[in-house]
Amino acid sequence: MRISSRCEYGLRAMVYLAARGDERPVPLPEIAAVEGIPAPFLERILARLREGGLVKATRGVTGGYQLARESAGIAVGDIVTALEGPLSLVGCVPDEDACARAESCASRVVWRRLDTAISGALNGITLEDLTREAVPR
Amino acid sequence: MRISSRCEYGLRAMVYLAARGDERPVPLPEIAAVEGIPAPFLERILARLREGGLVKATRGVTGGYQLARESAGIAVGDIVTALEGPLSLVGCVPDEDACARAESCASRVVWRRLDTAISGALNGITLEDLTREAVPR
DNA sequence: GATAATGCCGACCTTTTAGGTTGGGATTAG
DNA sequence: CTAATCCCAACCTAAAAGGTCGGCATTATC
Repeated sequence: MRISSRCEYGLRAMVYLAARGDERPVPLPEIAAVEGIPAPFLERILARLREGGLVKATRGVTGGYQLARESAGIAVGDIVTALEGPLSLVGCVPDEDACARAESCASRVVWRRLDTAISGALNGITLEDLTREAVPR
Repeated sequence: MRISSRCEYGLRAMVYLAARGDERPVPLPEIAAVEGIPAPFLERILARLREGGLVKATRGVTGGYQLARESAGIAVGDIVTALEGPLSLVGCVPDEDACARAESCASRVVWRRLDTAISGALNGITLEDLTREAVPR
């Protein structure tokens, strides 16, 4: 149970965009260079984030990426979900019928609780929160 | 970010052992049959749990597995840890120096918070809790 | 002491996922 | 027209997930 690099990179990129402000689009190569992320890989990550409606891109020579809405309206959970799909840990948590031997399944209690804990942690932080905390030390 | 079958099976097996009581060792084939887990796979899972000190095995014809200690003393977190290794989500959370660009890293705040949430959820439930909740419906 | 049920262990296998790379095309400001 | 950008499909490699197989060690029972 580990966070994928995709997620790590994706969050870093989003934080960078949030911190960078919304004046003009930020070109991908800049993000890649500053954050130390392989550019072609980042491209695919940003594609997912765009499909998820979290960033918007403008093409052309002064193009780049911007947050699709204000940073206070983007939770970390949104980012993870956009990158990894629905963040449920085990099939039977969302889908009641996934496991025939539900047998008042004790294990399920665990996964559901874990699910709640994770959602709570990720949906409770927005990009705005993160940029506020990021005071240089 | 998904729970591995190993973990799912492992927890189910442990719950089964806890529910089954400690009178005599429970043979692996029984667990496998009742829980619907491929026996050779379960064998390797139980090996890890034994190495982790969570179950003890007795060999020979009336042999089998038992919990190594009372069910109230085994948290779900112990099981997951025994099966998957330390449950930290991203390298830099336990290891401060893993990421040079710590730059008062905003992302890290997220992962650490997530880490805490997960640990809390998993270490806060013991096998005893689970067997108590498992009333047939 | 043979037998059969069990646990133990190392090697192997197949499929999926992670983590990328490559090459080319479409847009657009200067 | 050019150069910087985003867009996209295809491909690649290594590792992990999820098992399987075969054989050996132990031990209660007949």
